[in-house]
Amino acid sequence: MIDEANDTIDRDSYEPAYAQLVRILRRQIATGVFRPGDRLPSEAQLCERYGVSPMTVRRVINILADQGVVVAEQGRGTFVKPLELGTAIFDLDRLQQLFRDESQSQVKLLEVRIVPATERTARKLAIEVGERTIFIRRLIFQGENPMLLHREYVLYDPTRPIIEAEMEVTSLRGLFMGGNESALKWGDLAIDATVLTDDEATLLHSEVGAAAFRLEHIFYDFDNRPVSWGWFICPGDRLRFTAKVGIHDQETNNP
Amino acid sequence: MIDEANDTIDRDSYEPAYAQLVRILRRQIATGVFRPGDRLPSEAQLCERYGVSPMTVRRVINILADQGVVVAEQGRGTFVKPLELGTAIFDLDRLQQLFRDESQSQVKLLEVRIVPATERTARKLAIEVGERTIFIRRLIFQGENPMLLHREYVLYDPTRPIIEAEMEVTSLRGLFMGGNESALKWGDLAIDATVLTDDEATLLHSEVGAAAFRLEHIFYDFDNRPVSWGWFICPGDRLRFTAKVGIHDQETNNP
DNA sequence: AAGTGGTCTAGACCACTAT
DNA sequence: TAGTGGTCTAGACCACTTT
Repeated sequence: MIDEANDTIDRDSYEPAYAQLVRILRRQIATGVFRPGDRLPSEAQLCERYGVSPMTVRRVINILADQGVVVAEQGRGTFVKPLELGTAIFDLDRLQQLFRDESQSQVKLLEVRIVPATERTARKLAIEVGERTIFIRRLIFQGENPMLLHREYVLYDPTRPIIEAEMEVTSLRGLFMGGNESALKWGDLAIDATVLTDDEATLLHSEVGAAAFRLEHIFYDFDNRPVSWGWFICPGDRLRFTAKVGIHDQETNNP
Repeated sequence: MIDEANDTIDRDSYEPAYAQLVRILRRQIATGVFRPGDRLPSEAQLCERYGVSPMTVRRVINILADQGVVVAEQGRGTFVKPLELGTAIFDLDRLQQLFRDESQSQVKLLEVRIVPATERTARKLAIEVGERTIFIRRLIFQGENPMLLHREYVLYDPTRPIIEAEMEVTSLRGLFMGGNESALKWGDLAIDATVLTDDEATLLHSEVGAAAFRLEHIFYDFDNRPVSWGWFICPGDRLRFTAKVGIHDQETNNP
């Protein structure tokens, strides 16, 4: 099982020593040399075995711990973690693709109004009931086909006359792609399952009662104030969220 | 804006220097001292400014880069990244809760059969059409209420007579919680939106046509062979996937 | 007391980018 | 050429756990 070529660090390689050791240990775990619950060799032993300094071994252990492959316990040792499904990193690529380049996608503005906040809107945007918000309804196309229906309530701030820009396509793109001028800092996302209503089905060229995703979002500014609450509706047959859990042999560490 | 207490490293604190510096820089980015696209001070400058060694600064930068807050470019500098939605870490807590302790949840076995693989099953499990698989149908309760309907095709391996154990409740729990004896290494997940069929609605005490999640899974063993393909059906009003994107002030780095 | 992980230093050398 | 990030060393000291 132990292969010299796959079990030593090649100092002439372009691959850094720490990355090689990460790969070696991950492989040993993946192939069952170390099973979940097993204790890894101590850091001192790894130093000697692979001929690297303590700092390098520590870095390797930290990377493996960050990846959720092992867990280090002070004074006891480093142990292989079992597969857990507590969290999963989901890919939003297909969603992001819609906003990547203008040629692939188009945004059609359906409605823009200034409306007083209802109780629900006020709660989501942390404002008073009756305060002014900008309600926007958009339809996002991929090529010829409508993909997403977007409803959004944006904080109406008379001191910042950004209303015009906010309604533009570029605003939505900036939301998803980021940008140097973006004032958005972070956001909450939630995925619900729902079915299309009458008007949603008409706009999206689908059928009433068809399965759909509801992707709710709240975005916050640098002062932690919510600036935008809304949700996307997407027919279930046009979108899918995928994730990988556990240990894969792929993926590097520091992109 | 610059506050001495929040801008220096306290060597007497229990919080390690690197963690303090991560917090300081994140705060400066979050409050807009450094905006997306801005270049951070060079590592040498940070060393002098905060009185730490190069290795410590490098560690801090690596952590921020791993968190997606900055991106380091060799020879150019370290730059603040804009908010992106490329990936989002979704919480599967509520799903995992179902399998955490026996008192909260129960599993009722509805059906167990040995069936030859159809074309679709064969493709998913990387076997030949007609090979034997174990088809399992389960209903998972939270307290008194049915929460999930599970359909699963498990590889039938006559050399490993694990069939009995595979059907047990503990098998499902081991799947989600991991365990020292688990042979599972990793898995693919996918979330679809769907609507309940007739029998699904009956079993789940819901209504036909109600919105629902379909959580498909494939689990693999240490030899990268798929051992289980199946999916959970959950009414949309009983489950929700949430995530945070961008920079939050919370969360530590090395749990 | 011995062994473990956790943090940190004060440099070194290299590769890359800008000027 | 100067400045940047990227890697790595060979230790040090500390906190914690086990024996």
